[in-house]
Amino acid sequence: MINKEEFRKKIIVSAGKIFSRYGFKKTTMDEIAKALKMGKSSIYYYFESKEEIFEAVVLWEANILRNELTTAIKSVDSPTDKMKNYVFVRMKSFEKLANYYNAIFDKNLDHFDFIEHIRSKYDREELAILRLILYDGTRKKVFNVDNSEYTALAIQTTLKGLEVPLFWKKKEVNIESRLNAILGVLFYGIVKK
Amino acid sequence: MINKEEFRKKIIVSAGKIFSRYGFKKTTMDEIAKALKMGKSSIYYYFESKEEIFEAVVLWEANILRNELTTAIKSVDSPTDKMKNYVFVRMKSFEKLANYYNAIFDKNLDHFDFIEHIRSKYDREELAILRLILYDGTRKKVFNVDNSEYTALAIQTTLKGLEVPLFWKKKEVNIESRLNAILGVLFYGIVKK
DNA sequence: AAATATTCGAATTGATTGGTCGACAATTCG
DNA sequence: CGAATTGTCGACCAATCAATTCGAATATTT
Repeated sequence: MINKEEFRKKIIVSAGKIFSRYGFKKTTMDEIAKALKMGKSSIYYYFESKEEIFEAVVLWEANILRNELTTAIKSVDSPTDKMKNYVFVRMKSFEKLANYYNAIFDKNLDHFDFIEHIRSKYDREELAILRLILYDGTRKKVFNVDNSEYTALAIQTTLKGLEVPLFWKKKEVNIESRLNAILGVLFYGIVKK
Repeated sequence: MINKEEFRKKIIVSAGKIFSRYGFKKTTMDEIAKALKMGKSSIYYYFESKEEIFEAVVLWEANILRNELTTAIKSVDSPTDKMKNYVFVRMKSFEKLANYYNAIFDKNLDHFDFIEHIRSKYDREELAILRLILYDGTRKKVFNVDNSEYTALAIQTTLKGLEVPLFWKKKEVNIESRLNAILGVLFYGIVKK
């Protein structure tokens, strides 16, 4: 058989799908168990509570996002491409995540603190990444801006602004077109020539 | 103010959205009421029970589908176009409906009889429509087949076969390409030249 | 102003659900 | 082997939830 940690992962992935579909409150332990074809009590051998599963799921999803972003940056060389890739993958992933978090918070704000914590941690990481790209870009003289924290923050704020329509749930929001627009703005001022 | 029947319709539309998202069981009267910005008890002035709302919603959705199909047929003249339009709109609508019914039946098979009833009624109607198009097509000598009930049934069976992947929930199923394939098969044998 | 239509807070009642417990099966290890 | 450990699960419990009722209050019509 597989070891305990592997099994926890299985539960996280399986439960994650249900949480993302129905939200925290509407997801029952019975459902999670049934999806895994095991007794409800057995789940409690791996996790202390429903909340613990939920938190593990959120951590897990956050990690997936982190990895996607890292590989997106590593896959190209020029600072311009790195920035483009980062913005694109980030927005694509958030589109998925937004749907997920919307379901989670639907009428249930208990986990706000926890999510806020994850989010602010992610924000700090993102700022660091942006600064790295900026540093690289200014050093190679392809960006028109300085590599100050202020610039990085400005970009981050723009990105966050793009998230808002995602949380309206309406699927009619066309991410691609908005993304192209913002990329244009971003690089119009940032990229030399 | 609006009259009682109008308000029932409002409830049907609003509740329909929630039912389609969460399914019958996971949808609460509280939610339905809150979405309508009214007290839960007030809903019971318009409907006897949650089930009655649900059934009204299903009837309502079925009617929308009926209308879409009727206009799709009326919008063109030639039997070939009618057939193409019918198949296309039907599959498009079922894509939406499948998602809806999947949510409804998720772990809840109580309404199976009711839905079966609606469905079999719809099937009979569809058969009649198909026969009409076939009759028109053979009369104008654009179809290669007879206008027997057997032919209509064969087409209907093919259409039903196309529904199956819709009920797998997986969004990866590419309806368009499958649709084109089936249309080709359908018309290869049916349409003259 | 009486009758009627509509709304809703509060109560009820049965079902659901997160979590526990102890029994038991499987596996590991000495 | 046999005993400790690991893992599974059915049955149960207390708390909460959720559908429905009721009666009183407010609006509207007659």
